[in-house]
Amino acid sequence: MSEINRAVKGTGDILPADSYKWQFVESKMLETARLYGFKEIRVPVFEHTEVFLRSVGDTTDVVQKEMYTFDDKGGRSVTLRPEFTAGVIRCAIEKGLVNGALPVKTAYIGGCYRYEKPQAGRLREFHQFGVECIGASAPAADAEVIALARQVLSNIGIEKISLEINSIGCPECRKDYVAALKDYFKNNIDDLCDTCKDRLERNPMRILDCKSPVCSAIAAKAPVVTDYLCDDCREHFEAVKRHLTAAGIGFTVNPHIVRGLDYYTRTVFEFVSGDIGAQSTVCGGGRYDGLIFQMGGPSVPSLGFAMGIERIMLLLEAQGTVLPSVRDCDLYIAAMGDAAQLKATEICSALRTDGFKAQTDICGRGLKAQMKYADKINAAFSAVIGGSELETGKIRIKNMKTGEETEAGLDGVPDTLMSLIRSDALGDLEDAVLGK
RNA sequence: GUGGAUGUAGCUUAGUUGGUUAAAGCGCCAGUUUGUGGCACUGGAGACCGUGGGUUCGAGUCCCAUCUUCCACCCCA
Repeated sequence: MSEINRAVKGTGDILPADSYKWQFVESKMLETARLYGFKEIRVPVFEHTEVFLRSVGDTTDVVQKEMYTFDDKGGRSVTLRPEFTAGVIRCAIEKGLVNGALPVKTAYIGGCYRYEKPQAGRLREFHQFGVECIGASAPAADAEVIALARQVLSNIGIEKISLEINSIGCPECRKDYVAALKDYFKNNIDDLCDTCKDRLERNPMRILDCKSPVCSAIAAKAPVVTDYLCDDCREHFEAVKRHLTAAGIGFTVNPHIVRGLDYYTRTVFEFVSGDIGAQSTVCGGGRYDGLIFQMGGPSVPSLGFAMGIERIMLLLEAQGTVLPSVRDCDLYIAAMGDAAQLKATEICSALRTDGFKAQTDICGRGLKAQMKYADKINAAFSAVIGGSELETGKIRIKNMKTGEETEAGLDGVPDTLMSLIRSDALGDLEDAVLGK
């Protein structure tokens, strides 16, 4: 296969046969978000590179080695978004949302770009759904955002998944904790794996997450974040847990949860599944109280989460979930001869105006081939137009499942089809048809 | 970036110790007395065997390089 006909490494296509799954999942996501008052926001695919440097953090892997950064023709350095939060916050500051009525509740869906080595659940172009809740400091906000994530997952049919939460404190108490952590690991430095030795200075909290048996044994005895929280952070975390319990949401506290982006404070959480390979985090998020100020806006506390849609798809696949399919064709009209073909075009046009899914032959095929095609696309009904139909002005509409035929006048096809669909209760009716 | 596996028609695969025109199933197209789909039968199209080198009289089969895909590390959703 020549390069021109090959998708770029780490990118994928969603084929016509599968797009209904994405449409189902994405509409459930936005629909559920609306139940909590979160409205969709759309921000650019690329931003000034500075936006990500300042928010995600210039020491993170995402910024240091994974961004698609380039100079545009005007000499500006721009970057394809590796995540959404930075762009949404930039927008909220620029458009003055942060100065209006708070909280501002936003939801988003779209592609993100990271130059990584692809593997299961990890692509260079991937899609995220997420929310940002801007201007809410109370523990109830943390619980509400987590509850929203939980409900999104269950509304698309995912129940077998676990929620893990943690608090990494505010910059004040985290300073003490990180110092204690470094001391502890320095005493064990000879036993740590090479990557963890490297992590010790750069990001010591990551060592808690290491999969090497030796490191995780050492990490098991390491100081625990929650023991170092200041009074405010501790009380906040306790209240979040109470609210989650009140909302009926099960969770486990995992003091080893660490988020990789610099802007997180206090509450962090992940929804993880063991069914989709090594990239087991389906949803990750937390609070970022300092971010807006850090990006040049007012001091407004906020929080949010993001879900990887490809990982959700993987999970649905692994669970064997069957998503509701939609009917692609209500009526297929097979035509024989030029005059009949014209009439078929006319009838299809009338049907489509009324909101029916109607198709006819556009390949110049014979009758038998047209019927085969009608079968292939799963048409609910079919009809044949030829010389005799044009003469009598009558046409027979055939139920493709039962083979049963119903006679209709050539001009009354939409009405007859409507009553056939109603009486046969075939389901999958579109709003346009039901509204008629 | 590091490691392991992989690559033959649209898809899933066969291809014997290197030896003629590279097979099959599914799918696609067309037919099986020219006005009806699903089943069956018949026929057809479709592969520069990932790419580029090398060894050889001869390479889908062996060697090297490179790319893709997959899996893990790392990192994250």
